[in-house]
Amino acid sequence: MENLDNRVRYTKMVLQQALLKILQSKHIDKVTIKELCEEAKVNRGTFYLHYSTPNDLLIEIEQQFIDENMAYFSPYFHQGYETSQLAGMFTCILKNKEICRIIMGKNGNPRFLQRLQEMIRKGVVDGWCKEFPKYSRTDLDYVFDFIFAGSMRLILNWIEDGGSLSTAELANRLDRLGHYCHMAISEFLKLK
Amino acid sequence: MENLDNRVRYTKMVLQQALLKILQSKHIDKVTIKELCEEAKVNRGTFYLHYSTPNDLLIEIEQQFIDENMAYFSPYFHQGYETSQLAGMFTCILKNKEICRIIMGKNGNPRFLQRLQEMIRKGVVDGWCKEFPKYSRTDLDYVFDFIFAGSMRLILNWIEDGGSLSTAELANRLDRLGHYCHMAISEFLKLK
DNA sequence: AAAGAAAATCAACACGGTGATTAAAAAATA
DNA sequence: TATTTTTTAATCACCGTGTTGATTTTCTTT
Repeated sequence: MENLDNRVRYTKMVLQQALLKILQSKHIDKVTIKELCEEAKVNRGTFYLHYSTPNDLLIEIEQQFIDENMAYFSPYFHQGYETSQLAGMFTCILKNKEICRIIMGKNGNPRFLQRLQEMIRKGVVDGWCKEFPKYSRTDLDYVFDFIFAGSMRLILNWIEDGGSLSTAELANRLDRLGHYCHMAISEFLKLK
Repeated sequence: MENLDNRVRYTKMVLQQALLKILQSKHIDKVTIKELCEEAKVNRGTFYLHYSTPNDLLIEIEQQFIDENMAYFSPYFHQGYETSQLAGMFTCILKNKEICRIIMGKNGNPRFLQRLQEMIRKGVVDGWCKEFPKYSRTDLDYVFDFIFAGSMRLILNWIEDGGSLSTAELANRLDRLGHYCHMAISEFLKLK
């Protein structure tokens, strides 16, 4: 993106902005190339020079979001309780609330959340493996899926609410839920 | 549906079957009316006599599923621990694995899961309200969202896996997860 | 069984988004 | 300034859409 012609950089920029604007009110699968180019004031032929579908453009936006926030997803970003990568991701989402509402919300593509989940999974489950050496990775993956889905649901509720709860209070709730779920999961695993 | 002309009943039936077949390999938003009618061997004009989009047809399928399984979602279907409606829904999904894979899975419309969630919520949260009278319904709704999303994630993983885990084992895990989450939630709420 | 009503079929139509192809204009680069 | 790259504007055939009116098939009523 850096070493591109200014014209190309401009085209990609306005197309990205146009898509984000349209996605505020319409699902990605309903966006036409025509309306996208009209919104961006770019010739329709130009779109095809860089992408083939609106989804391609969305994937580029998602990738840039990951690149720009990679630090939050790295295993040792934040020293906290066992799910520190989860905490890092939460922080990142809270700091990028607007764009996250669009690319993670109901008008975005679930592919992005799945990708985030897999990025976070490894570090978290590695930690649990050491903590609960008696249990298989498969079992711990189940637990991770459960906590990740539950947490993301709360975050998305909050994001789509418009954020009536304060950021601090949401973070606090997630932290406590994660902590107590971890306790519960310990019990869950002991039973086996 | 019962008191309809045989011709209408037949048309709706083959269209439903055709859609379910197509949804095994394609997202609902990508299904065209043309291919749907070709699959069902029904004239395209006939489709418009009953529906206006493939989504309308899917909504009808979802509604019939709800109607046929209403018993599982009623508050006192099954006497178990506090989340008996959740258990009822799990049972229902396990018994209708194939159609659930389609209408709840990645090719279906999330609207259906949201609807199920709201059907289940009231009974469950009512119970919790009695058990934890100190806490607001808003707080308990948060907890419900968390557990529902986590549980559904596990169920859908299992459904889309093809079911490597046995039904009994999945039910057992969900039951234990629900039980221990409930314990954890008690702790979570005490903290406040 | 006959008549009337309702439903499905069929062909035809205009419309709009798609994806690709041109040649000309505009902008970046050497 | 000359050359290369990108964008534009205009055009094309293609396909799914949604609707229409005439016709045939099926169901219901008498």
